Amino acid sequence: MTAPNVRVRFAPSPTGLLHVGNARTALYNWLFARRTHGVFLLRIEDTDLERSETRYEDQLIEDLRWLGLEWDEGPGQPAEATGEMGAYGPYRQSERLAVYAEHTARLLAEGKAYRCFCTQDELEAERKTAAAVNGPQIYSRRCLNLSPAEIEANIAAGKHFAVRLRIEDHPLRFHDMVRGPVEFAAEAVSDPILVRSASGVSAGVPVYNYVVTIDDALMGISHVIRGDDHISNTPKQVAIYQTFGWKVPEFAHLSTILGADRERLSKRHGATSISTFREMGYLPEALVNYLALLGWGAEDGNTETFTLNELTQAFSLERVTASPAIFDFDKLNWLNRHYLKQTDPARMAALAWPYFAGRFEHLDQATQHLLGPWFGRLLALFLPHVDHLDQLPAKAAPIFGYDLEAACANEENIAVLAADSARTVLGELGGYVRAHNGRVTPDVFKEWMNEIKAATGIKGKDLFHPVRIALTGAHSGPDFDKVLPLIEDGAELALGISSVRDRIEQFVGV
RNA sequence: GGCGUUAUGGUGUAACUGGUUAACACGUCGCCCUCUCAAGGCGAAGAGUCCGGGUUCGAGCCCCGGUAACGCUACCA
Repeated sequence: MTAPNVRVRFAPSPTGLLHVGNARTALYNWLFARRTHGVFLLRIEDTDLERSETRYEDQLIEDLRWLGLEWDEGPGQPAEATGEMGAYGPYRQSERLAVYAEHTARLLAEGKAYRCFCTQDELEAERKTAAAVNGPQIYSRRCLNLSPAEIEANIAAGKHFAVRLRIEDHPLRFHDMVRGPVEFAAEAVSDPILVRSASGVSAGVPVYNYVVTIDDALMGISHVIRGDDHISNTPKQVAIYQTFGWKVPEFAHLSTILGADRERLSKRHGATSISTFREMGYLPEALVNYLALLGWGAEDGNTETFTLNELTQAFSLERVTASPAIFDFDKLNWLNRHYLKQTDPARMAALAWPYFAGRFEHLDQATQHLLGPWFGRLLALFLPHVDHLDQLPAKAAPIFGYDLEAACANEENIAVLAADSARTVLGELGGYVRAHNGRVTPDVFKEWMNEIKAATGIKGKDLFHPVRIALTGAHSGPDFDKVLPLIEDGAELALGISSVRDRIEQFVGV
């Protein structure tokens, strides 16, 4: 597939953390660019000086890179770096104010835009009047035909003015790759404000709808792929393209991502920002895969797992759904487990280590290197039991030791231990342990269990559960064959892990 | 209120230009494996496609009319 002139952009405002909705927009832009051998650029929309923060920009950049979505043009990394990539910069809107001013002057000179001296109160009154008769809220154009003399007089009187675009009276149409042709009546648009009036904090700063359009046009954006909350803004932007005589690009408006209650996904639904998912121990490939599937399906209708590379082959904007999607943590977890299983041990160890560091009394004394293979085995054993990495320490905790009192106080454990058979089994096992020298290997252990079974006739759960509690403090967990050597080897690592022998003796002693 | 967008099992998606019993995945449930919990294997239930009309031999796909949800309706982005 070749479309030589494809240029797309991801244009977030650095006013908060990158959340899954925006990340998905970034992903689709990136995929479309890669698929068509086009250019993907990053532009920072920081015209809201009050809310924009550099730390958010840095975080944004870090998150994008973590996801693997590199951009071809845009700000350098991190934000402080002066070097930008690309010939269409600057890529931060706060650095493009002169460009906007120049365009505004042109519009004013050509009579395509006009100064509006109406105050906020006057406009508010107009809106109320319109609302009273259930009419559309359209600006009255009171300032459209002011004479040059009146304008001068107003300015001389120190009156502040905003700049409005004069909307021509014809329908505003655009094409949306996911929704098809869209049309708005001109009267639905009203004459939009382009530049804020000189009162207030954001004095004379051009508004969003105006600057995106200028930037998209000047940066040669061929396809505007963004959230569908912009769909009603699009006619205004189309009008701006037209008054400048610029080619209107293709649009693709992506549906909203909702929470389980069909409300817009927000913090109260759980994790929503990319950095939070990262901290929780989700793999970027899982997140990317999941996000891709949220609003898009492969052509074969079957494949669910895609690497970023496979996605660039399979992705197409035409197959993106227009309907809103509900974020399903279960499916994300399934994908994360899928990728966790595929991750090679070295990467796994590196990723998992931070979750253990400092979590256990003696673990930080040991280096990861010292633990090496042992740590790897620990991970291999518990990985199938977690959805994301931060659950690992809790799952693996029994290997490091357990709280004897808490274990004995646990209701399910009490039920198990109350049986006569449990006392018998543990008594027998205590005997074997005391008579044994050296480490307890799985073979030795298995022999003991067989002998106890033969001698007492106790088997199955009655046999194993009490032993499991004595060893790990819980009646369930991975196979003894795996757990025993981990404990025994761990006991030799000076981590403060007590051996199988110690555990049983201590437990039986109670 | 105005304008716009959307509508297939609990969830995400499929279903070629209208054509057999609406498919796949997650989740759920059951079975197998097993001392247990996961993992893995096998299987099942779950929608008749928002509602009501219409066109057609035939409609999830086309047309008309509703309803609901969401978005915009800002000198926020």
